[in-house]
Amino acid sequence: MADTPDGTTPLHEPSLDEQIAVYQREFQDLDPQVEKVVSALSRLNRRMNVAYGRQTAALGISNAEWEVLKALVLSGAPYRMGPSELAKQLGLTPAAMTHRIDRMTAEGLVTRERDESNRVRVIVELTDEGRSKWLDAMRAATVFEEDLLQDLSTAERGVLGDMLIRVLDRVEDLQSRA
Amino acid sequence: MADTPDGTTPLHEPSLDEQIAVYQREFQDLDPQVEKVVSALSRLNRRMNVAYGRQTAALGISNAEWEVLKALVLSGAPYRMGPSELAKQLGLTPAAMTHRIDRMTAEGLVTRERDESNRVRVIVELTDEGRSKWLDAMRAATVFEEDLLQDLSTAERGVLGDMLIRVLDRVEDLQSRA
DNA sequence: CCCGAAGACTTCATACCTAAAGTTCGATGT
DNA sequence: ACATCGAACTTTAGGTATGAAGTCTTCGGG
Repeated sequence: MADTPDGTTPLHEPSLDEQIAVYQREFQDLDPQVEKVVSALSRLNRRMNVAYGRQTAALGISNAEWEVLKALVLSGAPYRMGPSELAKQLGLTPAAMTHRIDRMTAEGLVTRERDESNRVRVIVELTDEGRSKWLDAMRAATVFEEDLLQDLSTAERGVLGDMLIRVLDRVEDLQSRA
Repeated sequence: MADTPDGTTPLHEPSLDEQIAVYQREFQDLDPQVEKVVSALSRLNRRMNVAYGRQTAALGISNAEWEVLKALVLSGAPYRMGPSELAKQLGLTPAAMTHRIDRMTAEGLVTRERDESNRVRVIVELTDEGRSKWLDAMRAATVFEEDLLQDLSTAERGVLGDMLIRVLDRVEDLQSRA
């Protein structure tokens, strides 16, 4: 039998407040307010990935493949990119991209061909079926995402988005220095 | 040579606003406000994982091992748990836990022994070295986390934390129904 | 008392990723 | 022209995850 990561089992964790209380006991210099934000972010992301995983699985693709479809659509028509650029955007090695493209080509989601004007380059292009899968996934995702934020007012959603972007800018800044 | 995921390469992505503009063009029914929140969350988490990965690598452990250390510390003294419970908290299969514990035992971070009062059970216990690694990782993490939120005032941090917890509660609720 | 079922882990086969070495094509300098 | 360097991808080796089957222990009903 399958065990946990099919998303069936409820991910039993201590409550967030409880977790922070224990950390404070075990580690003196802890700002509980910071920890609350960071832990909530981390848990939230895990839950969201589980949710997306269920949705993409229902469409017969994996989250990994969905990431590729998203990147290709984001590049705009005619939905073509090189493996290296895809790898860079997804944070993978080129080797991993090679294998992912193998699989997605076999499934008919993308095509791979050599660039005739520069035969070192390879061009990955979204197929109609790939684009259609992207649309299906997008429809499911937006329904879930709207549901996710249901308890926040429009004003609150705006505030949340703005704060998250400030934090995101901060971490991008930190990492470009390093 | 190593390529991307050592965290060296800058993860070239389109700007968030640009990304949302393209999605709106390609997919009519998109609430840009919701998408902004969700996309920021997703990017933020990837960046944070890269940052944690660098810190744990500098300590000679992996993020995966750090997760185990955290769960054990959270269980409180004497820092013992069974493999299944660890697997449930971390969202892994028991099979994966078995192998992780193998490695961590070999590295001296935990010990594994059979429970003598119920010989089906196994007890994983944090070693002094494991606890010390946890402390080191915690010190590095809190510095980074404080830095991450530096552009937010104390009041803003509180608001952000509260909103994230409301969203987290929502997604936990959604998943417990499913 | 013993048998069968359930529970807790482990083992096995397979999938996908990273790191590093290999291949092929294009650009550069003389 | 030609050799060399560098870029873009692929291949190979090895690690860690999943899913399913296997092992060992405990528990409850004939």
